[in-house]
Amino acid sequence: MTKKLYMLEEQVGFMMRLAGQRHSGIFQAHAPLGLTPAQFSVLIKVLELGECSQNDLGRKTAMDVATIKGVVDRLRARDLVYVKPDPSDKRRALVVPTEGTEAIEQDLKDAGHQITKETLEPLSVSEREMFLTLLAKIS
Amino acid sequence: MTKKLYMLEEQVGFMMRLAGQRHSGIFQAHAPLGLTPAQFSVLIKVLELGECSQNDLGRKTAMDVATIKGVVDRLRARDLVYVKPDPSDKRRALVVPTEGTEAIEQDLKDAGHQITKETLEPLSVSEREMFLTLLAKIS
DNA sequence: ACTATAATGTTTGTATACTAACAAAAAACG
DNA sequence: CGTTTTTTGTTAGTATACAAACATTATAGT
Repeated sequence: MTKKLYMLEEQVGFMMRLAGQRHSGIFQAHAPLGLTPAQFSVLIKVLELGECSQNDLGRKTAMDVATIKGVVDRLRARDLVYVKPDPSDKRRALVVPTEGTEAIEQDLKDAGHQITKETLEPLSVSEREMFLTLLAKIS
Repeated sequence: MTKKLYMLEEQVGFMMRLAGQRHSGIFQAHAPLGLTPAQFSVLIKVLELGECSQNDLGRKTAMDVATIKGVVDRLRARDLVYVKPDPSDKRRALVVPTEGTEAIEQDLKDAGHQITKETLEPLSVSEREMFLTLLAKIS
């Protein structure tokens, strides 16, 4: 039996990192206000949900508690969200989108669609569907 | 015409991040010495190439110059690689695997195969092939 | 040979991403 | 009612990841 080789370039993890790098470049080229993917996700979510707690936002965007804190802090520093106390829970602070954020909601979503479209550009329509299906399975 | 919705959970970037998180968990469960994916990649590459410059290593593992520097520094601190001057180029320092690293080469590769296998476990054999093919296309 | 350009490695700064440990408050439960 | 467990949000520490600016050294082109 021949010895099994290990080709770094053929491993899923490595390839996913490469695809992520390409996507990241596309993202940067289209994201309004120079938003990062994490910041973008949080804004989209808070626009969708309205007021919600920081940790809740973290769960919905698949971010760690420590990670979401930094993201929300930076969004607050840029006046894209603000925070107000939750009357029914003294621990919580509700995260709310600002008017400025609500004003660019459509821009954000348009950019998001464009980013996804460009990322999947190398694939045919049926390949895109297949790719997303398989990607969902390994998530 | 109906308004086009934006579903964060259906965007490629978001889904790739989720898949990356799952893969990361699998990686941590199997990587020898608690190596990170970046450190693992660099060790595999330097074992494959033998002596090579830091920047070269970065290109081969798809890492930024600033990123590869940190990774190599940490590998040096852990005695997994060492560095020696390049006689033909005073700018360069050649990165070389230590004996300890050479001793665990097969362990590293076995772990790598296991990590890839487990990550792709939810897919059938033909789906795995298809997924990797599509992933390569969007890299 | 000289000069413009490129490559190597470093440093600084910002932004994820996650672990671990912690305090305060709420919820669950006997 | 009181205790145990959870939940929420912080803080500290480590490790990518990349942009930008820099000094040193090579290389290319004239």
